Amino acid sequence: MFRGIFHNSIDDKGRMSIPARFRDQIQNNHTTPLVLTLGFDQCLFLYPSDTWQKIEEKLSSMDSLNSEVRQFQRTVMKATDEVEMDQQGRIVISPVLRKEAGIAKNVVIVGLLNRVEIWDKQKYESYHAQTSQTLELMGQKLSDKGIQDINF
Amino acid sequence: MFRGIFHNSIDDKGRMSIPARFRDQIQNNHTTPLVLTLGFDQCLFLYPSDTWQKIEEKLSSMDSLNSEVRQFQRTVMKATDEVEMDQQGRIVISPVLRKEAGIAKNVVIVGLLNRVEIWDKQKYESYHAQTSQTLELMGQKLSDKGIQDINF
DNA sequence: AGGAACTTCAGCACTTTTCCCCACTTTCCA
DNA sequence: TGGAAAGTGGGGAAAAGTGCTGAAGTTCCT
Repeated sequence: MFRGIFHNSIDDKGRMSIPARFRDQIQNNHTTPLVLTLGFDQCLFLYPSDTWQKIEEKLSSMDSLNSEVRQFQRTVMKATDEVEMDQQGRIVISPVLRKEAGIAKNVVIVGLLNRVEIWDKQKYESYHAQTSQTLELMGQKLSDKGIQDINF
Repeated sequence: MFRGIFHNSIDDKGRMSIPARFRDQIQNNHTTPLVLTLGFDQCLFLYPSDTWQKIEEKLSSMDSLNSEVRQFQRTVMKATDEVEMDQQGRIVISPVLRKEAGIAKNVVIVGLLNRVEIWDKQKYESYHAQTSQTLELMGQKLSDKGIQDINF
């Protein structure tokens, strides 16, 4: 599982350093190449390829006679890219993905369970500003909806 | 289980000594690295990674197509960090976490069952000042609400 | 078709931050 | 009261991150 938050930047050539901790983790516990895809809420999801493969399998198993499923599949795969780390541990983020995610120069990189999320710094801040509720309150809402609670 | 209360301080580099008793306990009964996260009531929760892993598994199993679930996951992981003890038994608390928990220099470290809590000294004192009821009264309240009692 | 210029990519090197080790002070216990 | 262990502070080395330079491939123009 990926944990922690990092503030990095993207150079003129669209390259971004993967935080060293994630780098090691990927090399020790996962397979390369990495898969970069446009995720929810206008940020990028970065997966090791073995993790991504499971998601693709699920995508494949969805009912493709359903037009909403087809649309979902196409929209996901449209914005999915394979990336390799260079010797300095950097990846290139394509102009398309950068644009889709509104990424300028400064990014926030967050370890989020089985994936790494890459956010434009400003977008990240406004996301969390909008959703600034206490953890207690969020937990309560989920609990009210019948979503299983978590005991800390 | 962690027990006891300690008063330590944080140096200019954001380092804090783990009380020796907890240190030994972690090394004997648990796995490193440690996981530090913003908990309830503005204090930090410190878990051995094996304990934390169970929480992460629950988080992972939630439905990530639901935007409120994503928000909850992100809010938890946003303020979650992996930390290693140095040879002196200290951990580094990141500026982000220090800010979120309002930690200045003096901290109170409390063993709380399966976790260790780290409080800013002032916050700790005002928390207990506000909630200064007798134990008998608290127990009565819980009992009245139908929350299972504890037999001492 | 050859050459030049531009674009693209990768490696190198510098700077900043982080980590690690050593030494000092304080507290606790015998 | 002395010794040991715990906690604190600072300095140096290593690594992480980022900008820069150089090489290679491609395209366009003559």
